[in-house]
Amino acid sequence: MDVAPLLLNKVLVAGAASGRIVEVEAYRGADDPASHAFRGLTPRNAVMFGPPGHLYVYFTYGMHHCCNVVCGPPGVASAVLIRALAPMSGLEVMRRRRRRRRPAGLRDRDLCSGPGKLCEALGLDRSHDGADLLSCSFPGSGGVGLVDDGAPVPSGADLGIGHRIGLSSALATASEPWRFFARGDPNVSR
DNA sequence: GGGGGGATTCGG
DNA sequence: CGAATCCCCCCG
Repeated sequence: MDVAPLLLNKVLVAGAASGRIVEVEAYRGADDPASHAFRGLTPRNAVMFGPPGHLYVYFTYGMHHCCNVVCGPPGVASAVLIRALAPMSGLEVMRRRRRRRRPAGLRDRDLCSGPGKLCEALGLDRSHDGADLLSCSFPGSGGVGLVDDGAPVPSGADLGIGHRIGLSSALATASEPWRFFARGDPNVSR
């Protein structure tokens, strides 16, 4: 989707931890069979149908959380999955959280280089589903927010574009070029 | 009420 | 490459 790459280089903040967004994927609604919203509104995906600028967090594989930024107007499901961050602050708390599941050999690039990893590093779970990312009460007490610190959106050779990861290839939209990343950043997944 | 599958991760 | 591990949702 058009706004998805605009999230690149914005800063996602959760309490003392923050990171620069270096990889995203766009998901749509009724026209995207890979989207959780494809079959309409359910209790789980309700936030996707709400106003933009809110966080949609889901639980998957019995153990991982993934987070999205809702990007469509109310009533139109649209979300951008945050797939990777370049850690900026709170590295110690990130390491502490990530070591619970990955006790040994944890490098900085292992903290936030995947959608499940970054939620674990930031401490995000279903309790953050629906959080308003743009309410300017700047996080100091466990709040979550999205910040534009002026870093330019990657363009030209710095903007990577590809198909979305982890989808069944049978899905009609699986090969759409809806994954965007900061080319060359070591935190980009896979 | 049952069952299949999942926007993942890690270790072997 | 397979297990872990549980929630969600469609279908009967």
